[in-house]
Amino acid sequence: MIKKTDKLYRNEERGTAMNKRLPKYMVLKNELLGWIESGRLSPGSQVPSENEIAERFSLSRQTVRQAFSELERQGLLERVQGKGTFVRSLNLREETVQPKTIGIVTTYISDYIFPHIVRGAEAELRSRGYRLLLASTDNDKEKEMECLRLMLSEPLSGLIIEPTKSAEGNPNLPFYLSMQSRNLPFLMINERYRELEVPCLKVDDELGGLTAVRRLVERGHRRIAGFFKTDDLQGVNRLRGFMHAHREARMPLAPEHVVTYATAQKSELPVLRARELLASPNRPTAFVAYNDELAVPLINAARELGLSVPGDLSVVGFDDSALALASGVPLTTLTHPKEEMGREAARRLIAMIEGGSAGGSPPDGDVLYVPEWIERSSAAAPSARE
Amino acid sequence: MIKKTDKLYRNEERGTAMNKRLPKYMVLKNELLGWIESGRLSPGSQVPSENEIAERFSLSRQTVRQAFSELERQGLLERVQGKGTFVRSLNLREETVQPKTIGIVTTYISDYIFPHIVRGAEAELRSRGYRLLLASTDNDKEKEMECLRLMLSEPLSGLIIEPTKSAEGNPNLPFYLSMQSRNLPFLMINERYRELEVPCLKVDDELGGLTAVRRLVERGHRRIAGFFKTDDLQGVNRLRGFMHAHREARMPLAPEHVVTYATAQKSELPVLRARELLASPNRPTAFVAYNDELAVPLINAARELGLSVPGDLSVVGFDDSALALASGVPLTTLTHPKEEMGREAARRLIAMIEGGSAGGSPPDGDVLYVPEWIERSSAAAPSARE
DNA sequence: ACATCTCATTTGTACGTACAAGCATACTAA
DNA sequence: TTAGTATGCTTGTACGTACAAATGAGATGT
Repeated sequence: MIKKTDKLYRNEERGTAMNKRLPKYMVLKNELLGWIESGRLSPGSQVPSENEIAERFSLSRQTVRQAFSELERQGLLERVQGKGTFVRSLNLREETVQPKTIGIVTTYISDYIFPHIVRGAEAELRSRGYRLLLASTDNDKEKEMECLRLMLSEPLSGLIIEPTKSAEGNPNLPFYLSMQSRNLPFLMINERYRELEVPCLKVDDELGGLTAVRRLVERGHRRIAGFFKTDDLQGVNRLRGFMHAHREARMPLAPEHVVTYATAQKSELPVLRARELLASPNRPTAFVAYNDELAVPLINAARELGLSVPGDLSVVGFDDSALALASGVPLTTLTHPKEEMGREAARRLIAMIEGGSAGGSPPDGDVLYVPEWIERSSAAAPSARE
Repeated sequence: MIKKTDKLYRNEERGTAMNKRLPKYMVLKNELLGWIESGRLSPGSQVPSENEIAERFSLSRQTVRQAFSELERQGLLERVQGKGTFVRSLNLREETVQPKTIGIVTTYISDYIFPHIVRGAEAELRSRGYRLLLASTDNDKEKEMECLRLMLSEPLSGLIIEPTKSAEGNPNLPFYLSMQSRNLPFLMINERYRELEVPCLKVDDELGGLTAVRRLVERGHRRIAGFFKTDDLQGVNRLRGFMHAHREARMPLAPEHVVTYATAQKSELPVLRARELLASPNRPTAFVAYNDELAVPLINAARELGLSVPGDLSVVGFDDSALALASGVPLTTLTHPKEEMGREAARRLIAMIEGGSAGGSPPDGDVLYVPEWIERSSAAAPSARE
């Protein structure tokens, strides 16, 4: 495709005297510029390697490097170690700087599984040369708005968002719509606002609730109580699976065996209800807890009442968190991908950013993780006397 | 005027192996940046010639040229053939906007107490209108450099840093020095690199070690074993307090009762040693653990050997983490301010930024938190038969 | 089938040499 | 005196070598 004889030489022959004799690297620069402008090298395509150019033009590699690096500085080329040199696409050339910063908004930074999600995303982003902006909403929709406003106050490449109280409405919809119309890529983790069509990475919570009950039923449990937080969709879905499994097993489900609560009540109400249930004549033989964070106090409550876990009561948690192993009774629980989810969210967001298709080229780009049962010591068959 | 011995050299001598990550021309760039921003090279003045720099730093002229040309590209230098290289005047490179973004670099994002520190800082920063950039080093000095480089790739108002393996050397010193000379405010939390004079917020770890032993002695313990991580200064200081308390109480300290380990060994070695100690004829009646994270497996190890906690063995942790309550035996431990430390770090950094006195107007701006004893259930008097 | 390893290719770093070209100063010759 | 020259500095251009580090593809082992 590319001719062997080149203008480079004609130039030298011709202009020696009058033309001040352009330096070779300058001549090469002009030559390459011509290639790009003429379309001989299209945007995004790979430029012949330094060695190849050097040989073809009978230059040393250092001279070629000088030409390349000036073109890189001007934003026309992009060099990647180990891969090669590429013509930067036109639209990228117009922006002076690419922000290379992405934001994550989660409900809680410090607690439970969220640090692990952030960690996974951070590692992936750092390795790809992106910086991570972090903000937390404390599960408060007003703060969510604050966070979004602050994040968007400076240029940003993309956003990863964990919705706040996803089961309720979404007062910050205008923000998200404006992001969509601005072609700012973003995606959601754990859950999505129903009003928005954006890619989402989540655990199949309904399947999780289903699995928890199925496994307990297999072990012989017939009276199972469930404790679910219902102001986010994760809890709602786990509860849905919990009930589904009861229907499936044709087991009656007493209304008092379903305990729902809101985030604000999480430290009091479920434990209170648990005590009542455990003191009742026909007490449940197993608890399904919304997550490990709740499973631990439920276990402690049971033990305070003189019941042994799992001897007298089986308890199943969710999320396979650090608490599962730290707890007195190692928790039987269902997995949450945590770090992997963070990593994958980062990967997909970067693909959206760099692929240019901000809207979401994968139309159904959701990822649904299957929660896996982790057998530890907090669940067993109900004791004989039950 | 300019000294013959140079930081560049000190650095090379010290960190030959680990410092190889930072290319020489980058080191030189940072060095020159320092010269310029510190006023050692005033605007308009002539920079030593390429050959002179090359000789002084024992570099080849080509390498010096690489550094110079990058600085020229950034608009800091101006080169004139035949005359020399000059520092461009300040007004040509004034900063346009105040970034209002600060960075935090910690060892681990996801584990243990670090999320709480980040959380505290995030809350404070958000309320003051700052954005938070987060990066983690995984306790790896090379990643620390990566993080710093990435963070500094765009304008930043300030940095909060938790040192990586603070007990060992600091190969990234050039970065920190260049930050200081560029008047970029930063401070350290938990520990400080000995080589740097920067404000630092930390817990009085020595006092913590001292207190732990004192309280155990008050309860009648005479044989106390301590487990400390010694690749960061926190562990070293806690150990120091541990030994100090023994001297103070005129209690002999058997060498095998001091177990030290590195981060890489944390999941195996201490528990192994604990089992040995507990199986020995004259076993200790109390353990002081480097932190709660270690206290939990120590307790579990004891219980696996049929010992009750605190009946047969008292265990004291550090940091009052979430694990302290989740554990089977609620941990007696010493506090770590966590969120408060994060908040205060953010407050002080903002004061440094907005007060303009980047160097640190509070000459001795350190904050030393006193760890407080939290009485729970893992420590008691030794049993009578001991 | 899947992870792991090896290997060739690419750019990055670092050193070396040599000479050209621009600039300032000192010196020389008309 | 004055113009021109010589000299010695500077940066610029150009070539060369060598090895390091990242990447991706093909081979290999389990």
